[in-house]
Amino acid sequence: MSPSTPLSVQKDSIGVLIGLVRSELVRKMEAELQASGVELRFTQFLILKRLALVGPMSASELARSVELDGGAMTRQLDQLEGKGLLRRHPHEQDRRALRIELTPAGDAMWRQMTPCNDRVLEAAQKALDPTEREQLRDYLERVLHALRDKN
Amino acid sequence: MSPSTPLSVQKDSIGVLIGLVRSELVRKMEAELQASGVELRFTQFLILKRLALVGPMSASELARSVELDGGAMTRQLDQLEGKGLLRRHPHEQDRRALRIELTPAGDAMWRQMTPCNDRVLEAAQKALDPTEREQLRDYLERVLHALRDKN
DNA sequence: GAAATATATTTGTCAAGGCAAATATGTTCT
DNA sequence: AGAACATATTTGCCTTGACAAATATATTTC
Repeated sequence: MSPSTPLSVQKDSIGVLIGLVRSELVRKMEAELQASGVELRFTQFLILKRLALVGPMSASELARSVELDGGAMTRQLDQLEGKGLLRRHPHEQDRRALRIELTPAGDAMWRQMTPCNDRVLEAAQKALDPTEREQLRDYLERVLHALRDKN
Repeated sequence: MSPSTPLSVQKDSIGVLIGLVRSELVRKMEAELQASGVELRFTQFLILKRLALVGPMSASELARSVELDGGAMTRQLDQLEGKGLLRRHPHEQDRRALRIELTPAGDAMWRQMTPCNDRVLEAAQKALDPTEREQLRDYLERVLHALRDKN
């Protein structure tokens, strides 16, 4: 009965597309982590990754760098500290702040996770050649800057 | 003391980049909606958009098309039906299912929102020329397919 | 230097979404 | 047809994250 030309042929906007890509990335990353025996959610993975790559920083710097609310960060830190993956030290210059630091166990965990991360990123980009990967990154950066430019 | 070449010069992975772009898009879209006097969250906007563009469909089709859990969809439909923007009709062929349909008010709401949507997408892409926009979409679609391809 | 203001962390509260169980129908297999 | 299985919707439960208030400390202003 229905004609073979549904209205739904209309393409997704890049807004929708980006949402879909992101949720697939998160899903795949969490699956990889679980398959590697790592009991971490995506957000926790991001936090450890940040600490591993950038080094110790305060909780609010960390929160900003992974776009997480400060309150939510406190609770994530509770969990990760509970697992022994990081520690809260007093900040040297600022007595309000903390210095969040990976423990050796946290560092080991990061080394265990990094292949997962690489596999997912590689899988995502497997249909793109190096030039195209470069361009995709460039376009995304330009979109991000355009969105952050007020007005 | 610290050298002016911090480790953090390292670029974000495209994974991180996509997450950032998405959250900016959502933020901006919700701001636009609110500025236009539309009391809807991003998810609700997506649901109405889908119904407006594709036409009536069952709750589970709708859930799949916006990547939302079935249970969450039920509750969103409760809210949107409560606001008079859509209605649940019995499905013609399948007595388990519903046929979700925009009301005239829902359709009017969509027409009120569509300029917001256009403004945000335009703002996001304002630094890209038409060819680049085309390419960005193409790359994202290829990434999405690559991620969905099992293995 | 005291007051006003800004920032860091924590905690409470709430809304949203994922998952699992319950129920009602469909579909497939034999 | 009957059994086994798959799908649609709803509901309960739990986790996560946003927002706001509270507290402590820094920074700026006068």
